[in-house]
Amino acid sequence: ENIFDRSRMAPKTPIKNEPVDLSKQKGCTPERNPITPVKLVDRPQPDPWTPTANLKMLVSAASPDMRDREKKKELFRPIENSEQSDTPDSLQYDMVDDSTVDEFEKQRPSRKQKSLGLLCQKFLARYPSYPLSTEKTTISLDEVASILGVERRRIYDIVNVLESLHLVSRVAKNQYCWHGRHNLSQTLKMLQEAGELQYGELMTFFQHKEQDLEYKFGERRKETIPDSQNRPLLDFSEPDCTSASANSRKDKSLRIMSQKFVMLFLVSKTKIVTLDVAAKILIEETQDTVDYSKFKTKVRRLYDIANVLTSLGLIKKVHVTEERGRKPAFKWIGPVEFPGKTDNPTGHSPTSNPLPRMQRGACAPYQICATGKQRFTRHASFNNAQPCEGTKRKVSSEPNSPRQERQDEYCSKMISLAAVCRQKIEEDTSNPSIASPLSCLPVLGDSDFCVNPLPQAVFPVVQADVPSLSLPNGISSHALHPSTPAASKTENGKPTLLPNQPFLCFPSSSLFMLCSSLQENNLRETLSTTADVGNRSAEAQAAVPPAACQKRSSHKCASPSAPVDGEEPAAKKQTMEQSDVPLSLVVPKKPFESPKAESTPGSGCTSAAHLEAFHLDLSSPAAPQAADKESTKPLNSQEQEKWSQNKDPDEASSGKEHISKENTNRPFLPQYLCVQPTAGLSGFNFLLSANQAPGAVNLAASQLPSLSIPCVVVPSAALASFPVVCSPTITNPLSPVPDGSFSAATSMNFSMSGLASTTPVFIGTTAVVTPKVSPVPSVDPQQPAHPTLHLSPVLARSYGAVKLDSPVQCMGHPVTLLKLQQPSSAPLTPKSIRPARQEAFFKTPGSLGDPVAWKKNEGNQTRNASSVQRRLEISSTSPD
DNA sequence: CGATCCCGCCACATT
DNA sequence: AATGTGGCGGGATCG
Repeated sequence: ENIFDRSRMAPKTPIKNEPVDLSKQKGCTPERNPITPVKLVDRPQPDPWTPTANLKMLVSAASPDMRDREKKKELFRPIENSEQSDTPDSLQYDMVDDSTVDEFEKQRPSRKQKSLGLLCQKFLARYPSYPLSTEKTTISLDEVASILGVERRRIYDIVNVLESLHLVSRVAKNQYCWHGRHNLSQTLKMLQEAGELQYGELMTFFQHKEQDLEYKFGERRKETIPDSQNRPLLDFSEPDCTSASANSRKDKSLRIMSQKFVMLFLVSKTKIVTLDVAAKILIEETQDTVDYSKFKTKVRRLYDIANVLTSLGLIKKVHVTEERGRKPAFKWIGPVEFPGKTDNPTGHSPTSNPLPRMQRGACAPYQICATGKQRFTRHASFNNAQPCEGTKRKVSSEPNSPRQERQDEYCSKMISLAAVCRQKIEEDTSNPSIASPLSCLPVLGDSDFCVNPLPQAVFPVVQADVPSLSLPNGISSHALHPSTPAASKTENGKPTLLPNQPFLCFPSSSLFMLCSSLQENNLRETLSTTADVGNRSAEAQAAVPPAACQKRSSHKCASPSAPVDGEEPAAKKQTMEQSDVPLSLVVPKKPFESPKAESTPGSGCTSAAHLEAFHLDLSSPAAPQAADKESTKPLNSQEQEKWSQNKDPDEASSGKEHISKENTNRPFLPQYLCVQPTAGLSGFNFLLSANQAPGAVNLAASQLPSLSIPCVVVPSAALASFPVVCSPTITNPLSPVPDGSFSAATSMNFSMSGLASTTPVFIGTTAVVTPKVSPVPSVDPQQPAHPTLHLSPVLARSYGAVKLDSPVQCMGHPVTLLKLQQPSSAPLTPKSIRPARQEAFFKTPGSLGDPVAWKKNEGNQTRNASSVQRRLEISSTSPD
């Protein structure tokens, strides 16, 4: 366009410019050449020259901005010309006069011209990609700004991103040192490693946790801990090395964001990261309260970063068309493998700089750390903990204690996961419409569903408690290294992972989610809290909660004995019921709106957290429909089909059928619950954790009923795995089920594609399976109404293993689907629920509760432990 | 109308 | 206090 403009404008513009030049030449030329543009000086333009000039002057007088623009244009020209078509200039003489007018008009074209990406290109053009080691180029921000004709502020945007990749480093006040790309690969490598750790950790972390839990905290924790320590280093530690100063500074969230953003790509299998996901992930990390506005802001920043990265040729914009619709995304087109360089940190030649060398590699990336205040030492933190950005504004943020940090981190991780899940979900669910009904929430629009992991609950506790706990090394190591999210491979993780892996089934249609494990202790709390929530919701709508409870039926499919609902401990159930909320939450999309707030600190928080964790929003419109239809129905394959159909007109049906079949086939189910969405919710669904005793689990599931979603199941473990799941949604007709290939771990990226819309998929933490059959419908003969399957944990595990192997289909798996009955009558809840959820929705852990609360939780190691234990127990207990 | 993202206010950091 | 940095988000522009 620019070009066009030029061409078009060219006549004028050039003219104008030229004329200007003539008159003004002084100013212009100088600027271009050297550097300093002295705007001020130039402007003064004293002389009235030509008539035109006068006009200009007038104009300029009228709007200073105009002047600036003009200048800018001039400045740009050279560049632009060089870049693209230069030609235009030549034409020009046409109308000078008009030009003036035009100018005004012309000026505009600029939006693109002014784009950060273009600016960045110009910026980069000024420096050699691979400068001689010897030469050191310093960059004067002012100078560059003037040369490029932009405000300094813009230069900061560029430089900050470049700095995050170590292409430049700040040496002094307004001075940066250009390093070029020599170290880029190293940096990327580091980031990749760090990314794996961080994000991978999340994944792994969860797993570990679970596992650990299962296994026991103590042991592992120790091990893990160390890791964590190291990690921290990664995160920030370096900074010190490099430039303490830098670190000290504020947050530099932009840099951190940039690094994280890059990490996401590097960790991602697909190398494609959607903005919303990235934003979500980043948000969480950053902090707590996430609200819609924050989300938007994050996205904005990501665009800024993306523009720079695009200019660097590292990413390119693409659109991911998912079921839900297409989303803006970026694909990594930079190097993926980092050759040996890896090593070296040392190497960085060029710079004298400070780039940090990372100890591990990881660290390097983040130099920055903490927000101004304290940098935490990040011992523990997995992530970088990001400094909370908020510091400024939010301020008050206290220095976090290490723990908190951890927690936060965890939380953030969780969040991330959640985000991921959410995405998927969103994608899947795309239909928002429905969901909303209730909610007051503003509409998010599609994207908004969120799922939030409960980080808090889980994490905090764990963390706190566990500090020692941290993942066991061995395990962790496995997990970690694999980096990828664990999930995908069954093998590795298997042992660890497998055990509890959760699986998810996705019906083609829609959604699902989540998981968290409840922990006993936590549960209580949560329950109570949740209960509260539930109550609330219940109150609101009365119906829901109970309904949910009912739904849940989980029993083992396969296992004969499958414990049916009854099995569950009553108490839990009850609690569960009440609590159910926690597990599944559906959040309407727009939680944002809702004031985050609810969060009361303390218990509230926890509850909130839980909620968040789970929320899913499915607001997909379709879902609702489905729900309605189904609501009462038991899940039948048919019904499902309908859903699918409904949802997906196209594809769905077939898949569903399969499912049903499958279900029948399957022997038994693992613990997971599947909930189908029957009722009216918009479509969500959920799941629950299996962890609990089977019974418990079931309960949960039942509780969830509100969700309409087709189904999902997740064992608690699942949480860990987190992965998310995606539902294949509808929209894609595409992929038939894929092989299990997509790893959960990757969750982030993980594309739905793999999943066939129709086929349900199960995901284990480690492995994903797609069952051919649809579990849902048939599920249990036993309980049509509430089909639930239980698998003994053990079985499940085995399962997992198995599955892993044959990711493909569930076939063997016992998955069962339960239908929840939904009370047709009341739509559940989502609406009712919402309120609470909404709040929860974006909150991050921090926001959720007060830190204190968390800590408390932590304090209660019990929870964590408990959760773990539970799991263990469960497994042990499993009815088999 | 949603996706992009320019622009620059303004807070915080540094000098 | 002046100046450097950079978060942030309003609202314009693009597609």
